Order: sequence, then C-alpha cells, then structure tokens
Amino acid sequence: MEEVRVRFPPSPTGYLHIGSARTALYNWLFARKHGGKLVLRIEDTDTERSTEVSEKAIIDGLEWLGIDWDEGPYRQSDHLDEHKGSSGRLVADGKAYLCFCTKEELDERRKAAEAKGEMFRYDGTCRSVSIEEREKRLMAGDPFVVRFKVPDGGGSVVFDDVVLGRIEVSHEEIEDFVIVRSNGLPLYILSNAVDDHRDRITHVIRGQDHVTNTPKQVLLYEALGWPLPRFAHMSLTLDPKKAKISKRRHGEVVAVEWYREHGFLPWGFANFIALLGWSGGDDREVYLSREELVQVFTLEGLTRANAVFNYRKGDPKFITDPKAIHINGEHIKNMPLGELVPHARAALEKAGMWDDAWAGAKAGWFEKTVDLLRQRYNLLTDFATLGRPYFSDHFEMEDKAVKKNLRKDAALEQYLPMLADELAAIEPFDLEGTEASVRGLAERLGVKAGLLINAARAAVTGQTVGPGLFDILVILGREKCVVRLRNAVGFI
RNA sequence: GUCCCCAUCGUCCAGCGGUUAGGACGCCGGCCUUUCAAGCCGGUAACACGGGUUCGAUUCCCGUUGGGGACGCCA
Repeated sequence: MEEVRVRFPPSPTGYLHIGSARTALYNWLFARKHGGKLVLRIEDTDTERSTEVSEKAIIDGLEWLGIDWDEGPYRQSDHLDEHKGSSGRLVADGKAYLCFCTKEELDERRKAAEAKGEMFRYDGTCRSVSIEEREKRLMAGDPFVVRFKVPDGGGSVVFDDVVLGRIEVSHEEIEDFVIVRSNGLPLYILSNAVDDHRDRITHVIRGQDHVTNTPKQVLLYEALGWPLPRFAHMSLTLDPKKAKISKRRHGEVVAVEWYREHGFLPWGFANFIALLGWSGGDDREVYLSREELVQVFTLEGLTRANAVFNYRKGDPKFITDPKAIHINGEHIKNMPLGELVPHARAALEKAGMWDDAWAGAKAGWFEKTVDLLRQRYNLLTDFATLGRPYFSDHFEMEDKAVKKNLRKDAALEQYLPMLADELAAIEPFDLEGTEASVRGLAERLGVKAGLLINAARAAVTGQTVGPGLFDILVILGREKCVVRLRNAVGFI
C-alpha cells in the first residue's frame, strides 16, 4: 500500500489559531494512524503579509501542542521556479493563456456587475489573442497575467470528497482563473497544487473554505497530467453567532497561545479541539494519551456540519468554552501524576511561588500535594491561585470563609487556640491523630465537629472549599497549622 | 445575487428504516453533612418545515426555510 503523506501548509500571517490547530491536529492524527508522514510547508508567497514572527508563533504553537512533523518546514517561496515552470508548460500546451486585461478595467467591470447584483466572471476575452498580437504586446512590454483555460462545452469537474461525498461542478461555473500575477509570481491555487504534487501528498485534509477552489485544482492536476490526491474537507469552527472565528473579532481566546497562558495542558486542549467536529463513533470524549486518540481516529469520523466554539465573551465563570475547561480538568484529574507534576511546577514558577526544595528534599511532599489538589482543579493556573495557601504563607483570607466559618460562633476565638495547642502536642501528627484531636475537642466542648472542622479549614487555607480537613492539616504540617490557627483569631 | 456545503437538546457529539432518540458540557435539584468550584444520584432540554418512498421514517429522495462557505493579480 502507498505511504500516506499529508501536509499542514499555514500561511505565516498571524498566530496559530484554533481552526488551524484543528487542521494540523487532524492531519497529524491521520499521519500517525497510518504510519505516514506529515509535511510542514510554510506558504509564504504572500510577501505583503508574511512575517517571520508569525512563522515562529505558528511553529511554537504546533510544538506546544505536541504536533510534530516528519518533513519541513519547507517554504513555498523556495519553489517559485517550479511553479512558474508548471505555468509555462500549461501555456505551451495551450491549456493556459496570457491575459492582457488590466486589473483596473477588470475591477471596474466587477464593480459594475456587482451594482447590478450579479457576479462578475472573466469572459475569456484574451483567449482569442492571436500569437502575433501576443508577441507584439510582449515586445511592447504590456503587463499580463496567466489564466487557466477552463474547458468549454457542457462538461463538469467531479471529485469524491472523503467527508462530503461526490461533488460536481460544471465548467460553466468556473471562470478562467489567474494562476500567475502580472508581476510574474504564481498564485496559491497553482503553487499549492504544484507543491502537493512534488511533496507526493496523498490526502489533502483542509477546511471546507477550500471546497470551491478544489475543482480548479482538480483541473490543474488533470491538465498537468498528475494523479489526484484524496480530498477531505473538514467542517469549520464558528462562534456562537455562527461567524468564522477570528482574532480580530474574538481576541486572544482563539489563539492557541492563549490556552498555554491560561493553564491548559497541551494535550488536554488538543483533546478538546479534536472533539470540535470529530467523533470516534461512540460516546467517548476523554483521551488521556495521544496514542489512544491516534488509535481510534478516522477521517470518516469527521462531522459534515460546522461546529460552534461556545465561547461567551465576558463570562466571568467560563473564560472560554466550558467544555474545553472540563476536558482539561479531566486530564488534570486523571493523567499520570508524574506527568502532571512538571506542569504544576511550571505554573508555580510562573507565579513566582516555586521553591527548589520541592524538586529535591521535599519532592515527595510536592507530589502528594499536587495529587491531593488536582481532584478539584481544572486549570494548571489553579495551582497558583486556588492552591496558593498550600504553597505559600502569603495568602488571602477570603471574605466568605471569614464570615461563614470563622465568625459563625464567637467562641471560636477560644476554640481555635485550644485546637492549636492540641495539634502542637499530638503524636503522631497524621490523619488519624489530627482527626481524633479535632473530634475529641469538639466533644469535650459540646459542639458539632463540623463547626471546628470548617473553622479550621478557613483558618489554615482562608477558603471555604478544598480537600478534607485532615488531609489539609497533614499536608500543611504541624507548624503551619498551629501558627495559622492562632493567627485566625484576629479575623473573628 | 451565483455556485457549493450543512441541518438531532443552549453547545459538542452518537444514531446510519422499527430506540422510552443516547452521552458529554452547561443549567436545576437531591445525597454526602467535613466544606465544595469535589464526588455520587436525578431532572431540564432536540430530530427546522412540507411533500414523497416504505408496513414503518430522525434515518432514504425532492422541495422550502434557516445557517455556513466561496466568488481577489490573498492563502
């Protein structure tokens, strides 16, 4: 069987956004699934807009997501001669022709057509330019573009799309499209096809925004005598108002970079992205490892209908699609602890809360703490925000915790120091010991254990939520607990 | 406007002629009572409409409506 070869050809004109990342991911998945190759090709022929900064941003994004490629990055601009050569061949074969119509007059005709509510389509005026006239105008230095000569007659272009099925477009619907600009530079429609052929691409997996130029490229392949790759046009990702997502309209949330900054695990985010327009055919949604997804991935699982990226701007609770947050949480909760620890460390480092001892003498403690906390966290940043009381002595006493749990009973002013004294003395300071101590004190005091438990949680973490109190006490250790319990009196 | 594509809960998906139309997120409620932004349990909520085909349509066909995409000497 022929080797599967796919490609991801970003144009370096921005950052890596969700839609592109999804395209890259599906291509990567497909290549891995079939033991094929993924080619990264930078389509930088739009010199006006291409930038190196953008190229780097895109590559960084791919690397962060763990999408690696087998060949490249190639660069479209390195093959200009080849693109021009193909165009020359087409002209020589009479399958393309020189068009001397100027952009200005075409624009005018286009505008006129639009005014009448019609669509302008090039009428083939220059098809009839004689060889003599052509030479004359060439000698005169008249500017020209190269146009592909779409077959006349009642024929049509047909291709079978892996996700959309058979698509047929009649020749009449396709104008004689430009393949080389008047400045001599080839256009995407040509370059892209030439590059795909040279790179021996077997499957073109791209967004549905490309379906309309597929017939044109099919015509190009046929005219050049090249075998057709398989086409798979994946659905697009829209915003809740059904508009294509873009940085301009939606801001940073559509950039992959944003997710790295906001506590997403690379693969947790990739897992979410994969689900936007694809399903394994069952109800499974969480794929903790790349291998698991690779195994079940098929092009047939791609959805035909566009997917809405459910982001509500300005929602304080959900900074992005709630499902993205949930899936990330599933990964944090269930991934191998050893894989999570470095991510938790990075989050703390970024917040300036990291202590080198946690990678040395206290490595065991750090792991245990991460393991304890991850059960209720969804984002890596939670370790530095919600987790602050566990890693630092400088944390806020939440208003809610003070009011609800510390000021619940004025007597707590006496109880908390009493508890501190108890905990200072018990031996050993473990789960059983601390629990016996707290419950014992409550009993002697004649109060519900919950009163002391919730007050103690508020005292040592400043929060109303968190792990079970005795887990917290043991993780924090005797000294911190005693000190915080005593300090809490000041808040009552 | 023209061409192409699409159409199941608010959102993401399952379904591929006969199902009480399933799961997930979100939302609501309950349990746990050592809290919850944790966990468990439950609830809410969908086949766009109209014609066919068929014993039987969410499923197949046609149309309508709705949505999206493309219509550049951008990629």
